[in-house]
Amino acid sequence: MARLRRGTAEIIVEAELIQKLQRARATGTPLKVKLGLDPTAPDLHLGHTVVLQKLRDFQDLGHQIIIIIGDFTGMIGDPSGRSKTRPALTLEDTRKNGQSYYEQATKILSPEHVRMEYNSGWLAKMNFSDVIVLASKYTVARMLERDEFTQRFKAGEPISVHEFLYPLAQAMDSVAIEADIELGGTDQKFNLLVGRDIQREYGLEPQAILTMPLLVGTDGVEKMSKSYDNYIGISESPREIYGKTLRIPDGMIYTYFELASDVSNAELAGIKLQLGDAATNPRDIKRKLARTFVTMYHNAAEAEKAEAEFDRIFVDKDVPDVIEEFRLDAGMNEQTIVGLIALAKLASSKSEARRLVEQGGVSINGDRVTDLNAVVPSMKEFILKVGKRRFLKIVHA
RNA sequence: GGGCAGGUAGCGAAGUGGUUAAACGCAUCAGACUGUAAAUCUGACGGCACACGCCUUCGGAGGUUCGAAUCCUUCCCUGCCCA
Repeated sequence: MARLRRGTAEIIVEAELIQKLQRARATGTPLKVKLGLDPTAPDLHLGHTVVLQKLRDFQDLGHQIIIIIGDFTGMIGDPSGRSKTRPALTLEDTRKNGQSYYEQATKILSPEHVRMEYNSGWLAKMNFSDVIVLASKYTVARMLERDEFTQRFKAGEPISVHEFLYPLAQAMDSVAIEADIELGGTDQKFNLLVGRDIQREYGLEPQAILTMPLLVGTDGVEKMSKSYDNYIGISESPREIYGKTLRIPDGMIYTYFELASDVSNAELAGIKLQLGDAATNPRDIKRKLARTFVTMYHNAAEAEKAEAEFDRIFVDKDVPDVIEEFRLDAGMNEQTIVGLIALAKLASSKSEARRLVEQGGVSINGDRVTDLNAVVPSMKEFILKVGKRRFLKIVHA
């Protein structure tokens, strides 16, 4: 139980959870632990791993993990929040993303005792009367209790009727699989609670709920999310994971260790002490964090390599070990450096490339390019550096 | 169905006929500093052009005008109030 409790934001209702666990042990029946995922973004990042690692805890205790891919809801396109209507996904997209999720999730979960379900399996079968019956089981007042709705309502922002259907659809997932426990981020609390109520309405024992804190992104402000571009993806290269980790604000080092790393409780306590000790440079602990992440999603050797490479590029101001090549074929006779930067997609436009040169952000083989009209050197190959960390080896064909 | 208020660049938000590619803030990018941290400072921040400049943009489509984000018509969208 101590293990399950670690890192959680809230357990609803703890007594019920304990009861379920005891019953499972007594009867030898594993509990069904549910996690719902949105099928839109197929790249898992550290934020997702917070909850996945908690699932892993349940898995290690012998329980059944059920991952629900929200393909049905995804196909409709959820305009929730203030974001624009998401593009409706095709069936193939959702399957592909689901499969991709599975592959990534099993970097944390062991593949046994993981079941994946697509919620179109039951939601697509509901007809309009089913929906009415479902909708009749919840009131508008209770819907408006949801913080996000309340805020938007007060702020005079639009709330579409079908947004009320989302929590209900998600609740139906819990009904369909007869979930014993559902995990989610704290932002999911409302939806998870609706799941309990609806399960009860359909004659089931309400699921227990575990919410996990939302991991703040690398900007230190917003929650980690692809749309804020403040994420560290678990499928990213060692170099990216290492570099991004080292760029997080110092104040978040501990939280990242606590929520996203696999260090033991004892280690965690040690880290806390070190961070509070003025004699310790937070950088060193952050380096450890970065190595930990690379090791988790790649391996220890890669972590060492990433660190060495990082030092070479940013501490010694040298060039990376491996640089992507860009072949300059005869067909594309770009004469100016500015043109080349745009052509090689190191900048989104020539204007931007020009700006970068003007601002001293471009160098060739380590020499800063200051002339807007500089031409591409004739040497067989050279290293083009744009900005802080965009390198490209230019090779003449 | 009626009345009112709105829709401006990634976001927020000014601008109500002419130095307005569009103030300001945030975000972003580059440079300095550093631990590629934070904070701070400097600069940039639609596209094309070495540059004079040209082109595209202020919900969509038309129109008035020498000239429109700014005026008119119409359509779409959003919020509030009344029914």
